[in-house]
Amino acid sequence: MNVRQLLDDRLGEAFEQVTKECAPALVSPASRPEYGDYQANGAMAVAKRLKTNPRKLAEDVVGASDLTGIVAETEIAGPGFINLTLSQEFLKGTLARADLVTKVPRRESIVIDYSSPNLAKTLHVGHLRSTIIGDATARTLEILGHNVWRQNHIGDWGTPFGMLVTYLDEQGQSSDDLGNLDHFYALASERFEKDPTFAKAARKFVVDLQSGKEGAITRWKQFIELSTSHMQRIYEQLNISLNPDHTRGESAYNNDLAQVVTDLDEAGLLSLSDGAKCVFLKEFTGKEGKPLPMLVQKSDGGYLYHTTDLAALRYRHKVLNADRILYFTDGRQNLHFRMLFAVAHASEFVPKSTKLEHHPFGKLLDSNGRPFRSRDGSTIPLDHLVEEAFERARAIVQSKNSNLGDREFDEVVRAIAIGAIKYADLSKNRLHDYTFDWDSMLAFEGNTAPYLQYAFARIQSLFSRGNLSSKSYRADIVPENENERNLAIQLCRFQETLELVGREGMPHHLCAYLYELTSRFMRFYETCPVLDAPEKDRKSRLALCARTAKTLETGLNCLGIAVVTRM
RNA sequence: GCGCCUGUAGCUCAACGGGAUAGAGUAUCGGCCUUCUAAGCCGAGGGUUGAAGGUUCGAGUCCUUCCAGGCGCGCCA
Repeated sequence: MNVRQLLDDRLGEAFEQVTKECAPALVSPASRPEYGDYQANGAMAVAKRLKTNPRKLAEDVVGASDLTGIVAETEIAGPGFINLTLSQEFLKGTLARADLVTKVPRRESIVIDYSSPNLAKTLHVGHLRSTIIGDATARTLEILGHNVWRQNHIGDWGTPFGMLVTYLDEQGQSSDDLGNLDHFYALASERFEKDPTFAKAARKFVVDLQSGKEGAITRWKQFIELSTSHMQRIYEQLNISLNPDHTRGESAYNNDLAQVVTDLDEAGLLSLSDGAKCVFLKEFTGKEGKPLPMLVQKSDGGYLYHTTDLAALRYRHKVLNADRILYFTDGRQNLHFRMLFAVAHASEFVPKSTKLEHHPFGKLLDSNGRPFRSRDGSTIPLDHLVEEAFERARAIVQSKNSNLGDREFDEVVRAIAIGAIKYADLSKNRLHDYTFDWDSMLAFEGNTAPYLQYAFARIQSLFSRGNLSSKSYRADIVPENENERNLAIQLCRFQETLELVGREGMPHHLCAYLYELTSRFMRFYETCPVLDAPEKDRKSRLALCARTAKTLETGLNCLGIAVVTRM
């Protein structure tokens, strides 16, 4: 249940009744504990507009509101804040619900375009943020009940593939070099440059491919399959929920491109400029105020990524019935997406009611503020990154103790290694550049994935010590002291946090939530005995622990991070 | 030149349609393990939110100018 929304609705009605106009209640979690659990900030804004006393207005709103069974205490503070304290019965009732997450009332069809690597190159750190953040958003929207269409818009078409396939043919189908695609690519380009016969064959292959010659298509497909399996292996290592069903690459739109250009022409948007076909929109200007074109067809007849993106957009609208389409790419593509969305709407390829959202993110930097690369200046392949995380996590888990068996040891290492990489990224506001630092993400202190995983493991340990199961444990939660209550309140805020993440495509809100939840749990756990508590307290506290474990597990699952029962 | 993004504690980061005294972690210093995992908990110090104006009862958040860094601006994606 979304408590924040519930309060906002109830107070919103009262605001409307009192002011006779639509005035938002502006409910948010209280900024300080002494202000209660939630606060409503709407009174000041409306009072200003209506030129009345905000404190008086706040009082009237509280008087007119129906908060029975929800709020135990209201207080008007400062210039007109309404501070709300939830009632014990409401907490108890909310936490007694079996469902942790309620499905949103309006189920939307949501397309999420993320990861989208180019298959001519190996997956590297440049793909990390899009893949991780997009995946967390997809999982979150899905758990909220939306119909999520993951779209992996891979680069699987174009001249590099001519070179690669020709080289693959030459080397034999089973070439293991493809595991390191960049190396393979480098070898292929070298041949391309130095061997005219090879270059000729590669060029001919591209022509054959584009004209749809069967043999060429078959070999191209074989290459794509090899490269895709490599990509898929990395997704599995990283616990990314993308699978081949989600792949719809550039090549999938080849047959639509001519039609896109024709339709743009029919919509009266197409211009010919220096032999290229393009769309000029008056809101976009470039150097010296000259109109900025969006090129959709080159003078040699070839199409561009704008064209493909328009075709994809149309597919997502027409076939997938998208209500929202989200793109997770780095900020440099900002102009491209602004133009793309403007053209899509101007041409009516996509109706204005379909929300088109670019969710950009900053660069990946090293601790010196430079782009994150390996020592020799080359980009870091993701499988190397994962391997290093495993090695580092293995060393740490080994040093920590453990009577873990081999299998459990491996499981813990994996959860920690992958969790560390993902959480470090996900916990930051994606708009900013992000400093990648092994030591801080694997320090396991403070706001890191292992801290959350550790809390989960402690709870599991508690339940196994009591011969109980955290999954099935049921009892009323009746918070008696401050630490119990603080934990209970935080548990009640899970739904509103998920909805916030879904709305904004910003998983760091969920990380902040889970971290706060965990610190509150740790404080509670430090001060309140559970198994040895008197029967009445024991039940309620066990239920608090069980609910915390379930929330942690579900929350981390939304982030694509695993929990472990021991560590 | 035009446009977009970023600037918060030594470091890494929060602050959700403007809200109350700008919060965490880390590092530093000081406490807490015969008792449910110390990968933990408690406490201390640490800030002119890049700068200056403005709007407002109220500005890290909005507006203007400036400074610094990054990125983008026609046939790659």
